[in-house]
Amino acid sequence: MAAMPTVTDVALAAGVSRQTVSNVMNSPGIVRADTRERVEAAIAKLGYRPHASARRLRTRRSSTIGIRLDPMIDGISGSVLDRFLHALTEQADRLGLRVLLFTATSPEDEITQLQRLNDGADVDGFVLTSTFAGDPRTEWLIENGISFVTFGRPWGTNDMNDPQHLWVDVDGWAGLHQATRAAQETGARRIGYIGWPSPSGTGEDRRRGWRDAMLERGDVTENDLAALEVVTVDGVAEGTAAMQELRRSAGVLDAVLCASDSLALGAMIANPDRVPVTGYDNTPIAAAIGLSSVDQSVEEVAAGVLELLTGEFGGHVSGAPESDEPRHRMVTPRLVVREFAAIPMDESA
Amino acid sequence: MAAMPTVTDVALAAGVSRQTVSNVMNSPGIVRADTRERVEAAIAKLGYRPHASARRLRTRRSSTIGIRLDPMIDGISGSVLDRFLHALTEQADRLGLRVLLFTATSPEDEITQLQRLNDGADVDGFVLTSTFAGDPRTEWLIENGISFVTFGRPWGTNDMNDPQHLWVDVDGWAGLHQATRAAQETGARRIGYIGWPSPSGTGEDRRRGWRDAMLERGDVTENDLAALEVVTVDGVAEGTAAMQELRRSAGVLDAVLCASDSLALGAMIANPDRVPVTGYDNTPIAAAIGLSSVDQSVEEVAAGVLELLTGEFGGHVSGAPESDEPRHRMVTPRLVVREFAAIPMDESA
DNA sequence: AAAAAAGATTTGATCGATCAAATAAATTCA
DNA sequence: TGAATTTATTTGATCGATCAAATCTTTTTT
Repeated sequence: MAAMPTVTDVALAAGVSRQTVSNVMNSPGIVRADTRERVEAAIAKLGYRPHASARRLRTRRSSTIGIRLDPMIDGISGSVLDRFLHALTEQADRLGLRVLLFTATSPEDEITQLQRLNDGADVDGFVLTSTFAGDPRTEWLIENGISFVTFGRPWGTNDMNDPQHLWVDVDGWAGLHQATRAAQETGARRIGYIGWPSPSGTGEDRRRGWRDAMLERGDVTENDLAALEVVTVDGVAEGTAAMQELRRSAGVLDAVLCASDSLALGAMIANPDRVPVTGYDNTPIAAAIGLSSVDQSVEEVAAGVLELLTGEFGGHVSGAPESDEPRHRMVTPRLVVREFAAIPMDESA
Repeated sequence: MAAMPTVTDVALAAGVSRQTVSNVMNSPGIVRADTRERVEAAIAKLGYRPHASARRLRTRRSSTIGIRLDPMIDGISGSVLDRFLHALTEQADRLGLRVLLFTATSPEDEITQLQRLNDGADVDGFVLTSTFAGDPRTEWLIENGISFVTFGRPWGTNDMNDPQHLWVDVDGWAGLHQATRAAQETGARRIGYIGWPSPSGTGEDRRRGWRDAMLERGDVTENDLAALEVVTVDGVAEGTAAMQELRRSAGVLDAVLCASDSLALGAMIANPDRVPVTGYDNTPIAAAIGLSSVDQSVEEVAAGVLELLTGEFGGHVSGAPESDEPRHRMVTPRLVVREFAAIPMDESA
């Protein structure tokens, strides 16, 4: 409550000028050692903290990144974004960055919010989640020259290497490839897959991981694969229905892989033969139910996002864009294998 | 990208002074109508947005509230806090407030963060979640005269009415009382309860809701109640174990109420007789599984929190604390009844 | 040892907005 | 109508920090 001391107070106490105090905080290297110590002592004694807004006004940098808090459709898979948000906040903090939230009701509304935060100099850049093909947000941000990184690769017409679009993503192909391999190693041959309908880039990516691993091993033909696959939108009830359909179409099943934990949980419900089910996202539900699942390392994703983002606005704005360093990061997920199902369920439907 | 216009630019364009532009934005009432329109036109034409940091520096107000992002222990019940965070961000936005996140590893660490954000004038106040008895954070905040509101009542020695501690909470007693009543109305008489161990204020509150409703109706005696109750820490596996114990100790059961959806999910797993189970928090899991659950209206909580918080720092700081208006809000939860269990499970353990 | 170069510190201006007090304009009153 | 009010608008100072350039020190070079 006592009025916070300012640089001037510190300067007075240390017998130096304002600027020297500022230098001690921002470029300690150029201050002589003994002077620096004296200033640091004064800072500690007075309990000085730089006034964030004053600094931002002068430096024209907010040291804040904006991120939209998604409405959390599902609540199961949604938890990945929560974990990501947590990891991001934590790591941003270590870099002296703050995380500012906002919400929006539609992509158009979101653009309005992006503009508001950017124009008000509230943020230096944005982190976008849940990207989709033809995403108007990224387009707008690029047009306006605003820094951003997406969690999720650009799914449009091969703009994966657009140098203006920085992104971090998890290699869903590798995740399902690995999960399929792991199942094969336990002796499974007929491995089913419950995935998402085609327009979803993420879904297609995961699906190919399964397909490729299946074909590589050569136990099944292209034709067999069709019967081993069911496509449905995400959800627990949908997973149950898909599992029932899969059991009809596939006959014998040695294992089932799902594009999400929601689907996997649903599949478990219609699983009287106790076929091993593997989910995706390693949500708390998977842990609680004892489901194997593919874990997206949100920490790695967060680290990548921050690296790219700070490189963008922290880096020297002018000059060559150091074109040799990669403009994206692909994180390899990790299969978490769990003892199968402490939860036998049998079905009536 | 083009340099943002400032008040001066707008003033020039509208043929007025800086201050008039400022007045149009902050106290439009004192500006003559025709002048105001002229200024507004200029603002629109230039696309002017006030520079947030400059304003904050001058007004000594950040219009930002800080909230700690919890590590999400469980992921199931954790989603309540996520929903709350979402509601808070959305409603704060409407009031022109921003939500800034931070993380902390312990209450002590959290105090450090609180201080950092407060001293740097990053925030005007805080929202605390997950309060507990003897919480050092609230104590520290009060000592330092920093505005805050907690989601969760103070659980310590009856400081519920401490005028310095503003809080909003959900009436767990009412929630379980209502859930018990609802079960009784379907004809259930022997209604079990799986709750949390005693030091938890929240747990005790919910438990009493069940007990009181049971005793009020008079179907059971105090003694019967002991056999109808199991206490355990939160978790899915714990819920399963508790349900097994409950079935042993209680014999016939007409319904089971749980202190959380995690416990309820666990209980469902050891529920061959398909006894109706009711959870608490109305998480997506409850919806997915078809579990009745007590819903904490996070929107109402968020509204209450913001009302109290803005009343605190938006209100005229000096003067009498308008002692007649209540310093807290108690939100009544709502029972969401679901068709019981599309999910029959049987158990082997 | 004097001149040149490098290093450390200080001074004045500035970022963009609002506050407080001063001035100008419109209104009311005698 | 002219003075007294009330209402609108403007001017100068300020919030707390950093930038850019100027001054003062120290070190290096010849």
